[in-house]
This record gives sequence, C-alpha cells and structure tokens, in this order.
Amino acid sequence: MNKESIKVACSNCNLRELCMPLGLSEQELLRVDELVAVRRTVKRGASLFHNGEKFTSLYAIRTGFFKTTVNTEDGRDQVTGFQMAGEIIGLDGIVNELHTCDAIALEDAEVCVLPFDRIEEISREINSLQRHVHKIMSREIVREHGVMLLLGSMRAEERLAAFLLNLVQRLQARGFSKSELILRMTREEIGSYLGMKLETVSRTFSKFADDGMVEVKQRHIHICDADALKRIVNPQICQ
Amino acid sequence: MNKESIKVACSNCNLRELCMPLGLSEQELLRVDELVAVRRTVKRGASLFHNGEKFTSLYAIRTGFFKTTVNTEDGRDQVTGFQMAGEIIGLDGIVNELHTCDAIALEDAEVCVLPFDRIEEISREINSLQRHVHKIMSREIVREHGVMLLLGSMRAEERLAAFLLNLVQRLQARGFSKSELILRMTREEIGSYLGMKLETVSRTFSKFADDGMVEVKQRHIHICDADALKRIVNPQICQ
DNA sequence: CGCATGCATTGACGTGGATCAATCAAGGCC
DNA sequence: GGCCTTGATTGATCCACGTCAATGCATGCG
Repeated sequence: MNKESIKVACSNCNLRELCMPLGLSEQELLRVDELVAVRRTVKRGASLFHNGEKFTSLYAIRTGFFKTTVNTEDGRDQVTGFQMAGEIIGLDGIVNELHTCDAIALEDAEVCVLPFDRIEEISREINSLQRHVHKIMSREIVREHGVMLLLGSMRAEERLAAFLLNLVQRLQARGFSKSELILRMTREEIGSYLGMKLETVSRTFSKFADDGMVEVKQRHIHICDADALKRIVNPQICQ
Repeated sequence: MNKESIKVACSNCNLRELCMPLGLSEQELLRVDELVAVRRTVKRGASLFHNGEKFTSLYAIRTGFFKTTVNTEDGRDQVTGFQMAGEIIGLDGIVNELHTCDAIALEDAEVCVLPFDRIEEISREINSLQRHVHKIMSREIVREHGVMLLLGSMRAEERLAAFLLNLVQRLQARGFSKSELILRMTREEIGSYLGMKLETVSRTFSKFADDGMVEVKQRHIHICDADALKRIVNPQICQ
C-alpha cells in the first residue's frame, strides 16, 4: 500500500476531460484542484480497496488497469468491471460507507485519491461539478444495465464480441488503436465478467480467429473485421 | 399519461423514511416539501417513461409496482429490475438527459415526480439530502453488482431462490408478510430478469414446491422454509 | 353460459456450454 | 541454458437448460 504525498493539480492533468466537467472558470479550476488529496500507486496484483474496507474516497485512475470483483461468503466471485485511465472507481462504497467489492490492479497503476466529503463539499459550490458527479454515477448504472442485458440474454459469441468492441472503443477514446489491443486480464477473468468458463472464452476466441474476424496470439488481439463482430452482437441490424 | 396537480407534502408521507433522509430539521423539511412537483398515476401496463424519452425527473413510487427493461435494437429485451413503494426510479436518465430504459407499471401505481434540477438545487443547501441522493445512486450500483453475480455465476435454482428471498425481504421491510406474497409479474418477466426461460422458471417453482420449500398457486406464493431457500443460494454457509 | 385469451404447467427432446483432462506456450529464476 | 509456474488451447464427454409442443387453469366478454 504505497502512498505518495506528491500533490498534483487536476487543472493541468491530461485526463481532465475524462474525470472532470468541462467549462470550468479559472477560479473553479483552482477550487477543484483541492479535490485530489494525494496520489497513490498500486502494484500489479495488489488491491486499491477491498470488500469490507471503510469507504472514504473515490479514485480516479491515472495510469494502469483495474478489475473490480464481488464475492459471496461461499467463495464464488464475479468480476463486475474492468476500469482504465480516466475512470472513477469506488462508487459502491458510498451507501454504507463500506466498500462492497475488491479493486485489483491488473498492471502497475497510479490513482488520484478523491476524499468523498471533499467532493460533496466542493460540488455544493460548483454546480457543474455536482452535475458531473451525478452523471458519473448514472453512467455506471447504465453500464451495468448493459452488462445485465449481456449476461441475461446473449450467447457466448455475442458476449465476447460485445466485450471486445467495448474494450477497443474505450481504448480508442484514449488515443489507442482501434484494431490492436493487449488484454490486461486472463481468460478466466474475462470469463467471470461474461458469465462463462475460461475454456469457452478460449474456444470462442479461436472460433473468431478461424472466421478471420480477429487474430489472437495469447493476450495480443488484432481486430480484422470489426463489422463482423458488430453483426454477431446485433444480428438483424447489421444484416 | 394521467397527471394530477394535487400537491402533497413529503413531511407527512408515511413512506418518508424510505425516500428521504432522516433527522431533518423543521425548516429543512419545509424545503424538501418543495421537491415534489406533482403526483402522477400510471395504469397497469402503461409506462412511466420509456427509452429515448427526455429525462427531467426522478420518480418516487408511492403505490404500485414497476418493472424496468432495457432493449436492444434487434428486439431483445431484458428486465433490469422490479421496483416497489418507496423506491426511486429514473436514475439511468441523468447521464445523457435521456432515459435508457422503459419503466412499466405492473399494477396501477402512483408516483411523486421529483424534478431533477430541483433535487440538485435543494441538495446543495441541505447536506443530508445531498448525501441521501448519493446513497440512493450508490445503492442502485451495489444492487446491480448483486444481479451481475446472480446472472454470471448462479444456476437456475439459486437464481430463483435468491430472487424470492430478495422480494420477500423488501416486502417485509414495508410491513407485509415474510412468508406470503403475490407476484406482480409473469413467469416470462421473472425469467427475463433472471436470465432464464419462462419454462425453467415454472419448473423450478414446481421443484421447490415438490421439495416442500414453497407452495405455489399461480402468482400466490407461500414460503414454507426460508432457510432451505437460503441454503440453496449459499450452499456451504447454511450447511 | 360457453368460448376466447393470456398465463402457467408439464413432457419429450436437442444443444450450447460446462467439465474433465491432456498438451502447449511464455515468462521468470537459479 | 534448463526448470518451474502460470495461463492458454484443444479434445472428449456430459448435463442443465432451452426449445417445441400439448394441456390446464383462470378471467373476461359477447
């Protein structure tokens, strides 16, 4: 649990447009800079927070890649999401002031620690920050609706295609290639997220490769035919 | 779309402890009373809002029972939740100021309309209301984590048992019996929510009945052995 | 009253994905 | 380099659940 006391400003952070509302005044920006208490680094495999831990802060991911998992008393666990730079994690902790999931770094990561009472305080003053916080939470709710749709009504191929398209789209929004990606998670983690076994994930990758839609070499994925993947997710529409 | 202009106060609503924060001062209560613009009734089968509609308000359910569903362009749809008195719906609309799901009344219902800009305005002034709004959204995120766990890692019997226990627990919190309930939704809607086909829902009910855990007569359910249901959800723990 | 309509139940059968198991590839480490 | 560990792939088999189809049970309406 490595904590650093380097204090850094949001106002000149290159991820600002992902974390923060747009169109703040000079003055408001200075106020928002007070949000970030400190940054914290998390080594690959380590947890940022875990189930049962007291909730104090949200975290904005600066670099690295996380998974969040919930687990039942009887040992089952379920990956609830994969998060990358610019995304906010920890929202689950607000209700009961306890985290209800684990956040594990899938590669060395750095996060900005945003004490939640400070967020509340400043968002009382800056309307666009208040709105922004509400939107972040609502976005998470909508995202989860999408996952429920996927888990509740799609078949293995559809799930994996939807997953790949979602990943690559988010990477593209961050300036990465729209056809090339390196998976940060294992087949088992993908399977947990998508409600299937790792063998099925592997077989489905192989099938996509056989059909010429992707090239798969371990965790290196090249998407050759994104439209074909879209057609798998949405059979009727994409003809 | 029946709109009434009877203006009523939260301060003497018997659902207040479900919708509203506790421990407000006299003064704050008066302010909070300004939240509810109006009430609206929704007939069984009608929608409170639907996918694509402009978002303006959240809704607090006063009476009745709703389902929310998301749907893909290609006609699939997925029930994302069932909501009852005291619960807040419409949170999905905040991000893009558009609703992304349909809310359909499963029985005649009445809701309080809470214009969202008014919520934001008043929650800037009343800290406990601000915190309350955050908690409601966080609670929804946590609930959805639970559904993802259910859909991603449980088998049919476990899902249905978890569903029944959850329903009855929420009904009990509203003063209803903890062993007797009437389902407001069809087998197909239950199946959609739980990611299984209506026949499987029906068969699983029958199996529970054969095993003496519940009595099922159409939509009337009597839970004879709640512990047995818990054991199904949580094999190891409940021995 | 009898008949249509919408759910629910139950049975017979098929299949997508789970399970079990062997093999293979890629690092990391001495 | 060779060894060990961890994760990925692939094959063979199985079973939980989906699919298709018939029947039953309430409710409402001409």
